[in-house]
Amino acid sequence: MYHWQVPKTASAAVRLALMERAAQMLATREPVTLRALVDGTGASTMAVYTHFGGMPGLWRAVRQEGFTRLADRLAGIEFTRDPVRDLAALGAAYAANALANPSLYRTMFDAVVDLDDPGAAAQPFQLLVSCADRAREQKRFAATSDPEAIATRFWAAGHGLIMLVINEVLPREALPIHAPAIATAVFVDAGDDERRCRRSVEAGWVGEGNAGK
Amino acid sequence: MYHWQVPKTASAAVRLALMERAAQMLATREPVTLRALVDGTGASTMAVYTHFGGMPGLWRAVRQEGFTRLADRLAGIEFTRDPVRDLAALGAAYAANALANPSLYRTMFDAVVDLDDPGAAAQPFQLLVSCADRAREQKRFAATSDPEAIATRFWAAGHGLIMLVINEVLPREALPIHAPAIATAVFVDAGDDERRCRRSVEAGWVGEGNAGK
DNA sequence: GCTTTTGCATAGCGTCGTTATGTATCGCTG
DNA sequence: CAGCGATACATAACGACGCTATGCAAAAGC
Repeated sequence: MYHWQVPKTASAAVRLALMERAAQMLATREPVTLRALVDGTGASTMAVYTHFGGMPGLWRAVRQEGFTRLADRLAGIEFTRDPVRDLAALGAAYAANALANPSLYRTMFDAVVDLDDPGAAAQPFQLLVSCADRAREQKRFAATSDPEAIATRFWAAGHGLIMLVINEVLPREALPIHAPAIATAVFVDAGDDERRCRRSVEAGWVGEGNAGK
Repeated sequence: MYHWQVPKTASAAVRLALMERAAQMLATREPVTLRALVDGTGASTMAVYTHFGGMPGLWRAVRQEGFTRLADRLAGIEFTRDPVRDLAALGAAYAANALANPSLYRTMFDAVVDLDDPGAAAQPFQLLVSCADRAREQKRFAATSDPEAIATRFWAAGHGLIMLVINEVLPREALPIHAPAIATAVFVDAGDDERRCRRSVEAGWVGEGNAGK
C-alpha cells in the first residue's frame, strides 16, 4: 500500500482548508466529489493530488482526523476513583461524538485499517482497557477477568448500537436506553456487583452530556 | 421516494441473472459497475433500467434479497424447549451468514431503511423477540423484562461485533469468543441464571455450525 | 543569481451512471 | 389471423466523475 507523505514545506494551509471543507461537506450530507470540494476553496483539482495523492488519500486523512479528534475528546475526560463510572463516561463521550457527526463516523470505519497512524484508532480502545484494568485491580471486576476482552465487548456493542442508530434502523432514543443497559450487563458479567454497577454506569453516562438524550 | 415496480410479465430471468451476477461480483470483491455487470450476462446496460430503474434500484433489490435469504436461513432453525439456546442459535446463524458474505452484509446495511419489503428486514428481529418472550414466559427471564429490549441489545451487540470483524478491526476468532460472552451477559442481565445461561448459549452457538470457529 | 524543485492552474482522458432513440418482440383485440 | 400498442433491449451519446499530462510561477538550494 502506497502511503502519501505530507509535504514538509510550508503552505499546508491549503491542506487544512481542503480537509475542513471535506468534513463540512460530510456534515451537510453533500456528496463529496473532487470538483465540488475544490470549488468551495477556490483551489484546483491538482491541490488534492499534491496534498493527498488523490481522493483515497483525502479520505484517509479525513478518517485520521476523525480518530485524532475522537482521541482528543476522550483524553479530555477526567478519570475518577470509580473506573466503572469512567468506562461509562468514555462510552457516552464516544457515542456523543459519533452522533454529532454520523457521516464522519461511518467514513472512519469505511477502512479503519488504512490510516497513516493506526495508533490514533487504537488509543480510544486503550483507554477502555486501562479502565477495565483499574476495575480489576480495585476488585470491581473479577481477578480472572480480561480487561481487553471487556473493552472489546463494550466497544463492539456500542459500535453496533451507534451504527444502527446512524443508519436509522433504531431511533436516536435507543442509544441512551440500551447503551447503559448493555454496559451494565457486560460489566456485571465481568464481576461487578449489579446495583453498584448500575449506579456507576448511570453516573458516568449522564456525566458526559448525555442527560435526557 | 420512487419505488420501482417489477414487471408483471414473464422474462424475469434477466432480472434474476443480473441479481445473481451482482451478488457474485460482491462476493468476489469486484467493483460492481453497471457495465461490468451487464458484460457478464451478455445483456446491455438498458436491462438494468427496465428491471431495476437504475443502479440504486439494483442495490435495493440486492439488499432485499440479502434480507430474504437471511430470513429463510433463520426460519430453517428448529426451535427447542430452551429459548435461550434458540436465541444463541439464531445469533450464530446470523453471524455465520454475515461472515459467509461480508460484502453483501455491509451492502444490506448501507440503506436498510430503503427496501421494497421492510418486513423482511424486521423478520429476523421478530424471531429474537419471540424467543425472548418465550424465555420470559418460562421464567428464564424476569417477568418485568422487555423482550424487544433484550432482542435489540443482543442484535446491536452482534451487529457491532460482526461489523468490526468484517472491517478487519477485530480478527475472525473474536466473534466466537465475544459473541457468546456478550449474549450471556445480556441474558443474565435479563434475569437468567448465569450457569444455566452459559450452558444454553454454548449449546445454541455450537449447534449452528460455529464449532471451533 | 542561476538552477532545481515545488505547488498548482488548465485542459483533456477514460469510465462512470444515465438517457434519448430506434427496433424487434410480445400480447391483446377485432 | 391481421393489426397495433406496449414491452424489452441494443446502440450511441451526454454530463460528471477521478485522474493525469503539461506548463508556469514561486520557493529553495548551491
